[in-house]
Amino acid sequence: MPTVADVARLAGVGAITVSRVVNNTSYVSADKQKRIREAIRKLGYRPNQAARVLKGNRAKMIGLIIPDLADLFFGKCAAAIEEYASSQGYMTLIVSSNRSEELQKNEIVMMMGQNVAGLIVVPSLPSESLRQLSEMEVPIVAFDRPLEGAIADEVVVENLGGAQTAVKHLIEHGHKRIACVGYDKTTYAIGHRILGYTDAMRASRLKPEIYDEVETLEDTVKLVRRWKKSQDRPTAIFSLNNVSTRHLLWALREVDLAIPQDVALIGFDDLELGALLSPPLTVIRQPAANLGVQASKLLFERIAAAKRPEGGFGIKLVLPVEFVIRGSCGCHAIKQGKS
Amino acid sequence: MPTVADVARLAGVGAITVSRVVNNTSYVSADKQKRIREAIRKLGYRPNQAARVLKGNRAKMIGLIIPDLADLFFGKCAAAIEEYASSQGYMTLIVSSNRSEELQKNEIVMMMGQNVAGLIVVPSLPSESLRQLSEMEVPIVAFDRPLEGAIADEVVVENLGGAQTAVKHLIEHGHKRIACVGYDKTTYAIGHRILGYTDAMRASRLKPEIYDEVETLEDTVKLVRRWKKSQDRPTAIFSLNNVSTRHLLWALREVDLAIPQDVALIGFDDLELGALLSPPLTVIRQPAANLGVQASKLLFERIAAAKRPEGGFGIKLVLPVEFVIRGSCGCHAIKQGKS
DNA sequence: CTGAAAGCGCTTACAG
DNA sequence: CTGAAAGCGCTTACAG
Repeated sequence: MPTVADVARLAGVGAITVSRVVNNTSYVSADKQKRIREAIRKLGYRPNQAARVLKGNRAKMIGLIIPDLADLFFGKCAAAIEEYASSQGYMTLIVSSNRSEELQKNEIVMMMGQNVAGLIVVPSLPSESLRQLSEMEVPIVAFDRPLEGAIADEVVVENLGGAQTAVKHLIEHGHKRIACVGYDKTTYAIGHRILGYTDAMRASRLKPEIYDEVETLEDTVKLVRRWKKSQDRPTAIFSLNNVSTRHLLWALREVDLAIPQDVALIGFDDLELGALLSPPLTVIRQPAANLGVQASKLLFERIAAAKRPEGGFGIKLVLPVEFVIRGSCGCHAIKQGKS
Repeated sequence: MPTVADVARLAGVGAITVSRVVNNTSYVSADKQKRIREAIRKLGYRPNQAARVLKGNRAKMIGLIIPDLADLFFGKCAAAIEEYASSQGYMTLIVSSNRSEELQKNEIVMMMGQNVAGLIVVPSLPSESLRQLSEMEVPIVAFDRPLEGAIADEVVVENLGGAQTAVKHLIEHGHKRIACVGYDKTTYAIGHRILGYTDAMRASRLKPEIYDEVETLEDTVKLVRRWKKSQDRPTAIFSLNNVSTRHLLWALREVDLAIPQDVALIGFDDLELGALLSPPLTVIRQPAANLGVQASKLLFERIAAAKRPEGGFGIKLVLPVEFVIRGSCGCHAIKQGKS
């Protein structure tokens, strides 16, 4: 592999001048510039990244700390982020955060050791690990959830408003008893969805019925079975996320409760085949790819500006969700468009 | 950040001895070892990765070149790979390969520039770019498809046998006219699935009907509509992948052909909600996570051995697929298990 | 079993 | 506008 010295020799200049041309750090006479570029091309010179980083520069990499790539929502986000980073000449270093706190801390340290230029993170970490992040001197963008205790930009989704919209829609269908089902209530997103639900119910003077610790399929079946046996049960469900929605679909079929005749259903977050179910699923859709793009944009603006948010505060971006009415809410799916 | 020199000073030894303890390169007396470890702990010393790489060592990173993280199949593979790498103390550098050839070449060069310790790649690249990969002196594992022209280990799925199983099953249901629908026939996996289909048809003296350029939803609707109008049409479909299956489900509903009464359907690769459709979808399921695990294992064995496959050949691993019989093939779904 | 010194390839004050 | 020299933090023959 050729080095700056090789290029300098061939071009008949000093190594420093080569560095200046490569990094565009200061003016170099047109003549030398041309000779250097030619030498670079001829030799196939590529700057050694390790050497640059050793000198204190940041690597041309961003770090992405995300719960689970096998979750389609996060997969879409990650794909968008990777693509954006790539367009800026950066690679993406990925770390899953769905592991033990001990492992997570270790991995964050490793990432710091790679001298990434910036970090996009879905904060699912306990506060201890977070502190480490805030100590890094690189820009951080939190996404899907805010990163408490750190100076970071943030892009989230309209969780509260989305939930309100869904629940109001069920109320307009005439439902009085609407259950809210899910888990992970301490999570920012879920917390806000519950808030939206509660708010919409209260506004119509209906009593909230929250089941916020229904995590496994078994839990879900148990809950639904209890409903089936009793005459006195909710006639509609607002599901707090993807996984809960899937479990509910299973459970409702298992105990033979028809959607939307016996119970109407609206889920937060779309499912891949949601439109092909019978009835097709009504959902609040999150703009996964756009979430990734916006987070990337914020991050690269900070990287370009080479500084943390001013005044100690970051930008907060709240992206709108989309209400996709199909059949499971009780509306007749007159014509099914492409999902 | 403390350096080896700091640790050496505190422990009262030479820097080289610190290095030996950190990297476990050769024996160090128990006494010094203890003092060094203590100093490391006290100082919170972390080896500077950039410096190690600059000295010619490989980074504690593997590269993953994969078509699309937003595709659930690849997302699951990536998640498994990232987890395995992490368990070995390695981070994962991800590059999407669903871009122009020019960009891809650029990204491969960048990855090489990071001195990754190994590479897991889904070869969707034109041969030109492949050559670059084979020139790298790190172990490579090709997955999902072989990497022609490079010395690499390889883990793929039983495409041919899986397709045969599916098609034979349709034949046992009494179907004489079974269409094979999809696109990307030049791809290894799809090519082999078509081979399996053709083989099974021939073995039963049935005439293959292959539609291997049906890529978009529009194409699919057009094809299915033609069938609907004609009396003379296939009574069963073998779908070559995920996307085609989704398009077929849409199209069949659109033109009002009932599954499995009008046409039976079996798809290669499962869909997330496949079991919840009406009728539930019969599929050949690929072991996505295991594919990732096996590929990782092979890679880390090579990394540990620090050499390319011997004799110029790599290991080839063919993983079995699973035939998941649900309803769309025409079988009665007596009891639906958890998908 | 242990250590001093050189060097990986780059960038950066400093001097001209 | 340009360059020589030092140094980032590590590892590695080499010598003892």
